[in-house]
Amino acid sequence: MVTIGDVAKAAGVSRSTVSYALSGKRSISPEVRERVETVIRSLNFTPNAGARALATSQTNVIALLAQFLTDEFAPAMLQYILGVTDRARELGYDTLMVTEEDGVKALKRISDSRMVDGFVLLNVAEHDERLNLLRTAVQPGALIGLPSDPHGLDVFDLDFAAAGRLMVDRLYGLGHREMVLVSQPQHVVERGGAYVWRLANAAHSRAEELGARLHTYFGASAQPEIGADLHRFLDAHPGATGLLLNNEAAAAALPSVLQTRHLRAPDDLSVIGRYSDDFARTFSLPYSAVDSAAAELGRRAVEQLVRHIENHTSDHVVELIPPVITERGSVGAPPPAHDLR
Amino acid sequence: MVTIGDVAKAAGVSRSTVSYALSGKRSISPEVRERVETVIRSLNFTPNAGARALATSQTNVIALLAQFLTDEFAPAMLQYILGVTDRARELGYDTLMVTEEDGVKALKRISDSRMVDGFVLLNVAEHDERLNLLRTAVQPGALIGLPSDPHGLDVFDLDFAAAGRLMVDRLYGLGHREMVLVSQPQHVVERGGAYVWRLANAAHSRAEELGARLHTYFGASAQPEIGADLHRFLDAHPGATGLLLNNEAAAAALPSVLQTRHLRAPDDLSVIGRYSDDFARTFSLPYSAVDSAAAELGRRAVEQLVRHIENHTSDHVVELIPPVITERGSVGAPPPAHDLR
DNA sequence: CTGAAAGCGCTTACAG
DNA sequence: CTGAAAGCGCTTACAG
Repeated sequence: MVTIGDVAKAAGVSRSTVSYALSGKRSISPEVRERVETVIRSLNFTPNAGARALATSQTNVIALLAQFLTDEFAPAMLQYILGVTDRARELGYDTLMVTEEDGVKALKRISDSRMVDGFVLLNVAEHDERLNLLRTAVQPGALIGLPSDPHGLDVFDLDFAAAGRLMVDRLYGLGHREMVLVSQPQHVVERGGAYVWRLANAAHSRAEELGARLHTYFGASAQPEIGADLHRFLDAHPGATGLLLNNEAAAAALPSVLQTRHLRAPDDLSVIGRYSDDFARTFSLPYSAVDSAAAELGRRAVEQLVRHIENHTSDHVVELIPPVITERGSVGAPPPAHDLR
Repeated sequence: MVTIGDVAKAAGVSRSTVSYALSGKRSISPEVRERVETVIRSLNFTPNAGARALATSQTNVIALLAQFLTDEFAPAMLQYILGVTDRARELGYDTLMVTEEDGVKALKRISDSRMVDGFVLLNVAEHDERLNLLRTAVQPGALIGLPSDPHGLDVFDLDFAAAGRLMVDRLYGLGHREMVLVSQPQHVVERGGAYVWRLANAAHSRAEELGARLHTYFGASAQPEIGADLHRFLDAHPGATGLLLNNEAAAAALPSVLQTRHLRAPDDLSVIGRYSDDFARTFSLPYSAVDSAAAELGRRAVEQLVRHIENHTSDHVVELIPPVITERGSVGAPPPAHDLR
């Protein structure tokens, strides 16, 4: 391989000069710089990453810890991942993708061996075992997902509570007084998926404040079970004119459920979901929805992480992205029979 | 940080002894080994990855180059990725996930800087620009996807030609004599997605051999366009009793298309697709299909790559996985009106 | 503006 | 069975 020594020899300068020409950390005479750069190009020299990491204690790599839980909707993960890898690259970092089952073990191994400059954690649970380890690690960490105790870490998440309120407000404002909310399955909550109840609780409180009725349910996270669930929930509340979905599988199953029931949105039922625009596009889902902002969350997490790595800050942030509804025309006034009574 | 020197000092031995205790590359007296291991544990020593890479020219990292093309069905990618990352970890390797637009540039940067020991390429096109570079790289490379010239590289792919024949054979054997094949969009082919015509051509030849009629079409790769496409294709061939799908979006759209047309599979129309079991599960697709074997291909690519990295072989392989149909009960005899004539 | 040298934390021939 | 030392390819104070 061609080393910095080869470049130095060919350019007739010292290795330090080549190094400084590369980094720009001290001034170099134009002629020498020109000569060095020419040689670098002609020899196709690229610094050895391991050597550089050893000398600088910087790897220019971040780790992305993602867990693929069988009951989570996997395709939704891809947007977060792409948000992270793409933004990291723009900022000069490569991404080590870690999908090990045992996140604690993986974190320890990678942190201790100094393979990366920082961590982005996906799928953060309310009481996440990885967090204590991450707090003691020498590398900074950014989370996508709000844990109960975020101290010492940077946290990015959708403001699920605000999302719940927004969904209720949107339908209430159009005249809906009875609604059904379908959440992720209960075991997602039990595993620490706090976003489920953050949205549900806030939606419930807001409905109460407004004097509207909101029936909340856990639905399955896969087809065809979720289809049967949806039928059951709708059967149970014939007076409900609004449907709120915090469950990707439910959104994907809804078109055929509505078709079977001969219902159209928004004429017969107003529907509002919570999923990514990309998900909507892939499955051509016709429902207005609070955007998950997956790629955006991935990007912000990386940006903050890099800020820490490069010492532009030592403060920690908890950023909850305000919910935004992407309108797709599935919400409207309730049908006349159910009009404001 | 705790270094090998700290361990050596605490154990009262030389650094080389600690190193050898770690690697097992030379025999150590039981007492010394015991002592060293105790210290390693108590000091929580993990070797510095950069230093080790510099000394050994081995990083224990592989790169996974994935391109997320907007017209490709992104969720299908995840299975390949997980197959790669999980198997790599089992074999002692971490995975650098590279999603850069410019695959050639990324490959060059990562190869030249010696960040990884090998490459796995996803989305390999027929005439893939990355391949020449990969052939000259010092690190070995394994491809998922068959290019026109695989020399000097390891290739893993589904045997799409055999898949095409198998799909036709399966329906022909049940009595179908007129079928429709819906492929990915034409621009996927133009970009070098050879699997599209490999399946289509083989299916076509086999149909011809058998004296059956096969109408082949390119369909959109997104909803709702693909739904309209499907209606169009079915309208054009009222006598067709079998439908072959080499297009994930088409499979996802088909249930509602059939519902609209009041058709049931297999009673009115036999349907056979080509997609992953995971995809089928996620969307509860009720159609028998040739499994994409995504995770399996990812695993095999990694295994062969590691074999090269660790010098267990210098031979190159082209492995085309034989197609296997996962039966889901969507194929049967043609309806009476269309029976063997 | 530039060079010689030390040092990053490992591994591995070399020597005993 | 074990240790002292060289070397991997960089960066960066130190000196001029």
